[in-house]
Amino acid sequence: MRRDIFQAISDPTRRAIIALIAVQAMTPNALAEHFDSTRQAVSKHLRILSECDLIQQESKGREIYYRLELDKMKEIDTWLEQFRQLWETRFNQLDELLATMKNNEQ
Amino acid sequence: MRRDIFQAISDPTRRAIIALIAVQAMTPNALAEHFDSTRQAVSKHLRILSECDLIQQESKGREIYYRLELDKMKEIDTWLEQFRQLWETRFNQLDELLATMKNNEQ
DNA sequence: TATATTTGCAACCAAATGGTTTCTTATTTT
DNA sequence: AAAATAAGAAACCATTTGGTTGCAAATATA
Repeated sequence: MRRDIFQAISDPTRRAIIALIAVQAMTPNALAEHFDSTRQAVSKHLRILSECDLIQQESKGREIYYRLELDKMKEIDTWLEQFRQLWETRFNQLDELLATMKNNEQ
Repeated sequence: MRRDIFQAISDPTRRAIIALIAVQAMTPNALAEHFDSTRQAVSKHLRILSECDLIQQESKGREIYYRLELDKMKEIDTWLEQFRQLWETRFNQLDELLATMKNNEQ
């Protein structure tokens, strides 16, 4: 069973869960209120997010609060880095082109 | 059938394809040489990437060159933005804490 | 022109996915 | 102590996924 951060964020419900608990830690029940599906479905999503360390849980009595592991989110950013370099290069090339055109005007 | 950029990058083979054609446009055959699976499997991945506009194709005789649509990649960056703000806020809070500690030393 | 190459498409298949319902355990509340 | 609440686990199910093989169409080469 593949279990990585990219597979984790591929599901829209999981992305919504991530966005919700990014603001503040929440319990499965509280999360489930935001969706049409059952609490169990949300719990399954939480398990998947846990399995790739995107979230951490903290028990408080019979409740379990889930919070986002921001450092793990950075891994997506790290992967994007290689492409960010490319699109910034393109920007630079555009800058150079514009500079050349301006020079030629003179 | 869900077809969005997050689902597209959830597959490791597709991420590898993206990384390859980010450097230079490639044909399905050339791409398939980099993987264990068949050319048809790679073609299916290309179709999925096409369907969410992550790649563009350019015909050259009987060959078809696929190239990455960098602008579309930025959409992932845009989604990450909300969390980047959070982890930068945490950094700022750490900065403030360190500043306060230094002040108290005096 | 006949043959080889490049590609997409359709049919098929096993495994994974996302959901459900049911059940058990642990903790509160009455 | 009894009832209610929160949550995880298991069994089940329809759909999606990622792969395969076989085939047809278009283009290049002999």
